[in-house]
Amino acid sequence: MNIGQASAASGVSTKMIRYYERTGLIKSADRSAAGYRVYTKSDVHTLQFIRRARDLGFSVAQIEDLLTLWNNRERASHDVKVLAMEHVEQLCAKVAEMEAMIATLKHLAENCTDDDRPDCPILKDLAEGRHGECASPPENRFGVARVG
Amino acid sequence: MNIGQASAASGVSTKMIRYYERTGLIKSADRSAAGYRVYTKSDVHTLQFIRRARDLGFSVAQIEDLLTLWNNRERASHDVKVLAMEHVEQLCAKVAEMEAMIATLKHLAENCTDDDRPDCPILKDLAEGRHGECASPPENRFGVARVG
DNA sequence: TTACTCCTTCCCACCGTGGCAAGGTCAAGC
DNA sequence: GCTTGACCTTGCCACGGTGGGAAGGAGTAA
Repeated sequence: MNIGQASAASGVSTKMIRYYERTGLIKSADRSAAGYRVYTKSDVHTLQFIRRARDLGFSVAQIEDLLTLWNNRERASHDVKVLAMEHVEQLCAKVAEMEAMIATLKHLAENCTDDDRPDCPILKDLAEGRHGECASPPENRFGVARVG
Repeated sequence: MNIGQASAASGVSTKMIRYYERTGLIKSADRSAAGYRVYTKSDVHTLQFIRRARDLGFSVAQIEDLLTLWNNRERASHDVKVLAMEHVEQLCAKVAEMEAMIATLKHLAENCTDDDRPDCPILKDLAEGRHGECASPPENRFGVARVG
């Protein structure tokens, strides 16, 4: 199987397959006489694994660890879980950050007259830096995500 | 005021000040006889504006628009609000994506025996791609963010 | 003068992805 | 055989935003 077919079968672009090879995430593919990369079903399986892990937001570095565990029959499921939960923590931290931004912005926007006058609490906040005082109280924070 | 002082006063690193100048986000600073960049209080104010906008997650491109509106006395507060709410939409979309990832991962992790045995639903999912079937039902989705 | 801090420009790195260009290969059709 | 078109190869450039560091000039204080 050539790279194009492996790409179509795995959902990983040819660019990224070459990139993963170059950076050592996957082993170098065998080559045909003409120098074309040749892939097996097993290689495609690995690529699909990578693709799904990317879809779940794992970084390439984390995927390296996941692949190692995947290929290790002696692995402990505990180790996988730790890795996954660390990733969940990172995601949660980012979500919390973004929710704080959303809350602040929505609060500012609510106080905006939203018309053709120039006065605007959003710009005022950016210019004067009051948003420590202005941010929504914590009990409103989790209402925000429902909107997006 | 030299770049170091402007940086300290605004919270924007000297690296980034030069970068913003180079890319045209801020106007080129005047120079001293020796070629040092010279900043006024007004410049620092602009840098603070940029800094706060970055803290709220606006991209540099969006900040360009915000600065234009800020400098335009004819602006309509409506236009600012539109910009801000577009940004909120983007943030919400990303939050939703990440929450979906979190929900899937937590669901998989819950079913993990979390011990020294190799069998692991997380790796199994990545290898076999069941997570369409496995993801938490939507009504559980928003429980996730509370944990992080 | 020396020593130290600050400034200048320039290049490199990250991460993951895409685009483009120049050239080789392969299979199908004429 | 030859042409065409799809596919492959490598290599370079770009994005966004940030930091690191080198090499050299400028300012300041002892």
